[in-house]
Amino acid sequence: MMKEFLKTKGFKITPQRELIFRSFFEMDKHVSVDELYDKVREKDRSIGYSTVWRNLKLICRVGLAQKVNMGDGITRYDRLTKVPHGHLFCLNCKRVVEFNVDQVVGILANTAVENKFSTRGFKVEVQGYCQLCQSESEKHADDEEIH
Amino acid sequence: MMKEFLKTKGFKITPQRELIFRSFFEMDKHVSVDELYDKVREKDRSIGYSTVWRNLKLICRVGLAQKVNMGDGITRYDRLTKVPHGHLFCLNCKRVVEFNVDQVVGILANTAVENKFSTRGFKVEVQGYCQLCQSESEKHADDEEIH
DNA sequence: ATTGAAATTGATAATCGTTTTCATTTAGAG
DNA sequence: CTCTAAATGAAAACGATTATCAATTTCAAT
Ligand SMILES: [Mn+2]
Ligand SMILES: [Mn+2]
Ligand SMILES: [Zn+2]
Ligand SMILES: [Zn+2]
Repeated sequence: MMKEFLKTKGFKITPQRELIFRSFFEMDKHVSVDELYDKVREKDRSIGYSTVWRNLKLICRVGLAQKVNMGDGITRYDRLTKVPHGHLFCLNCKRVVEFNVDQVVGILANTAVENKFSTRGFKVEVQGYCQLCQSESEKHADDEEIH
Repeated sequence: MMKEFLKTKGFKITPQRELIFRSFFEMDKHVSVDELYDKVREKDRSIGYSTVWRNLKLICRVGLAQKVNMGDGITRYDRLTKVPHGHLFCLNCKRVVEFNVDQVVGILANTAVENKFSTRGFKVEVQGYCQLCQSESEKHADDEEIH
């Protein structure tokens, strides 16, 4: 499991690291450093922010998660899923719904090949307002990252 | 043209504003504040950074451009195109190739409807390495925002 | 043309998320 | 147990973005 996996990769096991890893995988997807930090601190008030940050980076480095950036200034970390997926991102409440992108990725892969691009990943996002936030949609006519 | 357009929207015309707007539309797509600032300063060394930044925001507010965020920490501004487009983003040289996303957007629009989402925009990106940078692709196995 | 309110500017400072630094502690191989 | 490299935590540095504010400028109304 986790410990062995890290050891084989040459990383040491520390109580902090264990707690951070465990907490990350217990949480919802799309976790920010701050969110994880808060969660971790519920269990151990002595863990530093840098340690959380560094271990989140490590989780990415060993291929268990990926950064995602929805366009609000906050970097979130998404557990790696076997099949790629897209995000419906609510511009108001920031909630995220994931959806299957098999068909879309097929098209994109072709496009990449046509452009002699060596593909490393896809980002497929729909930005808008979830059902609950629909009424608020007039605000923010501008400024959002819609593309 | 530009002046009339801004006036009807209730904004004032200033020499700085004119220069900034003009420069933006003369430049390549996907311009950062800094890049635009440099360009503007070639013509007028007295214009402040804040003015460039605010006017770039204004360009977005009046619907002539949109923020884009490729995953390196820099916000860029993309001229609004009549038809939406996707981006092939080279993780090495940061170059961007645009491509048509009609088909993809069709699919995504359906997905959004199925999820009762009120759509405001799409983001379709393929990250990888352009033909020129293909050899360097081993570096950066982690850390990038691939999703 | 003059006036005056409101918008704009430019310098600067504040903010915010991220990343680095560094002295100290700890893990784990030998 | 010992030693070295890795990891930690506090703090500072960093870089991009955004806010503040006094001075200037635009432009609609006289
Ligand atoms: Mn996700
Ligand atoms: Mn573009
Ligand atoms: Zn919502
Ligand atoms: Zn390239």
